Amino acid sequence: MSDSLPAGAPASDFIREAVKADLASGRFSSVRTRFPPEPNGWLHIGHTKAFTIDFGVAQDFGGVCNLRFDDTNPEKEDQSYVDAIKRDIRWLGFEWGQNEFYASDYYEYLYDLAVKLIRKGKAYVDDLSDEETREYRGTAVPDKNNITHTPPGRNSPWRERSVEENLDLFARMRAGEFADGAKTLRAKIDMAHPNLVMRDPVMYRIRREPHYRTGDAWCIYPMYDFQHPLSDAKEGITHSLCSLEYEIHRPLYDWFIRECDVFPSRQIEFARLNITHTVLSKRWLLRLVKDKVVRGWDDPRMPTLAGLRRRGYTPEAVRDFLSRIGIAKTDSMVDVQLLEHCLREDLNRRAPRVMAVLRPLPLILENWPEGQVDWLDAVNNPEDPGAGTRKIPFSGRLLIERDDFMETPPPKYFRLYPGNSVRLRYGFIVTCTGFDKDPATGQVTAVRCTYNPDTRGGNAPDNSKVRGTIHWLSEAHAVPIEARLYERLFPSERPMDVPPGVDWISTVDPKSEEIVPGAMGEPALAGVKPGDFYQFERLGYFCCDPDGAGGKPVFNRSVSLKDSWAKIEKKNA
RNA sequence: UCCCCGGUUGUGUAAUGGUAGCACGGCAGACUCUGGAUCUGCUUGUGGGGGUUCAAAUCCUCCCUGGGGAACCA
Repeated sequence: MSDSLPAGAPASDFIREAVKADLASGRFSSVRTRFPPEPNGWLHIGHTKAFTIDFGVAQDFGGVCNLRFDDTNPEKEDQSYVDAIKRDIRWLGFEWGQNEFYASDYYEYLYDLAVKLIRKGKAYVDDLSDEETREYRGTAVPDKNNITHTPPGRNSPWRERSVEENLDLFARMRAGEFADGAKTLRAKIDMAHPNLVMRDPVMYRIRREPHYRTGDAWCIYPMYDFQHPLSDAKEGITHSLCSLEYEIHRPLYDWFIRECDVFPSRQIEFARLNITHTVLSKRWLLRLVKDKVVRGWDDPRMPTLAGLRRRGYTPEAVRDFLSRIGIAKTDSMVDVQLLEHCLREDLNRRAPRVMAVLRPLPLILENWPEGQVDWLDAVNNPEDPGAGTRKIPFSGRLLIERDDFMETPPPKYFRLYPGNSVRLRYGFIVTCTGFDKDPATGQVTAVRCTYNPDTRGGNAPDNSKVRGTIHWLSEAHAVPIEARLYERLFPSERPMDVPPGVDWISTVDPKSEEIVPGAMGEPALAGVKPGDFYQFERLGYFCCDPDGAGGKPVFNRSVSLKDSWAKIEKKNA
């Protein structure tokens, strides 16, 4: 790779420091990393941090990153997850080429290494049940004063079986001679070890469960602690980057590599990503889906990549976010506003502008020539002159946002109210002369204005200061759309911290999705395709949802514009 | 309780014995045909005590505090 770090280049985080040092010391001569998802769920934004580090570190040092499916638990895994995971990684912009691997392809290799350990007297077949195993390990128990003690573990009565017997038993485990759970293969390390994961960890268990790739070929499956370091070694992974929770497993990782005498991969741990107002755990996300709190795994409010994509997040925005949050070992909670900022920044640069009215209120121009339509120029993107202009129709009967008119305005309100003038964006300056009201409901049904013919295009003649500019549509030309306004799923900054007795799912904001069926848009929106994104002027960024395909277009609000009026309103309240 | 790892401003992250910086958020202002964007300024920070040193966020030590581990899951 051409963009590898020059020898003297500064590393930008502690992992790259370590990699650089390993290269300098000769511990490794090149870099190979891996991203090892288990195909048992959809990728979420927390995973993007992990695989951006995995792929990014490899890339920075001219190395390679393998994609390896860590599929050693047949009960949970499925091909559909494999496909979804690959799709999502590619969406973010990473490619692994030929380097796609499966831990399930290593079963024979792993079996051989297990045999090797048995021969060395470093592994044995144990007959303890799972419950007994736990108890023998010395699990912590509170005493009568409620002080917890961690007793040393006790050796299993089967710990001293002969090598021959272990070899025979292990072969028969594989052959299917024993019931599920009847026996395990365990590493023989130290039942008194202060680190509980070192107390003779289980290497293999018996489970008659068809695997999505190996079918019924195996009834014994390797455990993570045994399988992972050896899979890394098989692929020549130099730096096995993972989250902090595996830190305590590192001595075991190193033990298996040493005892099996294989390639000395190095594990380095970093803090996983947490985001405010969000949950990032497969279990919690699954429940949101199962309880139908959301539309599915790809609901625009979900932090899954599929959800973010449907919401209108761009890969560029997500990658920018990732580059800003940094990498460290401190448990952190990143403000969701940083993510939103990154999206706004990207879309501000790229999204075509268009006018749409969420809650239309008719505006009648009393002095507009009957039946006349004027086609005006509108800028497609003020941030990008190359985006050009378009023609938009203007007429005597318009639609404006209901919020942009008030019968009796509060202080600092400078949109439309009787006697006040506003600019209709790219249109004319208009002055409110009155309004119609439904006597029965008291609701305003139309606003009446006169327009100033000298202000065509929105240009104010000298000295005529107009504070407000509002968006509008020509009623006869407007196309109906559906808008879906999204807010954070959880009002609480830390949804997982709920008081005892409270079910976290009850804290979901029922108004996190608001459907606005009667919205209207300018003619350009008639031909949109799912995935198209726009800025609706003054409202926010919207992305066309697949739901509207073929019929009335549906737009998801990806993120609103910063709204300083909302702030003023809040202050007044 | 034991074992492991952390604690830099509201949040995240730099500073690798030598000026505590950057970003987001928040606040104030400027500007503006999106109350957008942009720009400017401000924003109570090295958890605490001792020690080493000319000099400590950084090294040592004790304490405080947060997270993780104790699955035949990964």
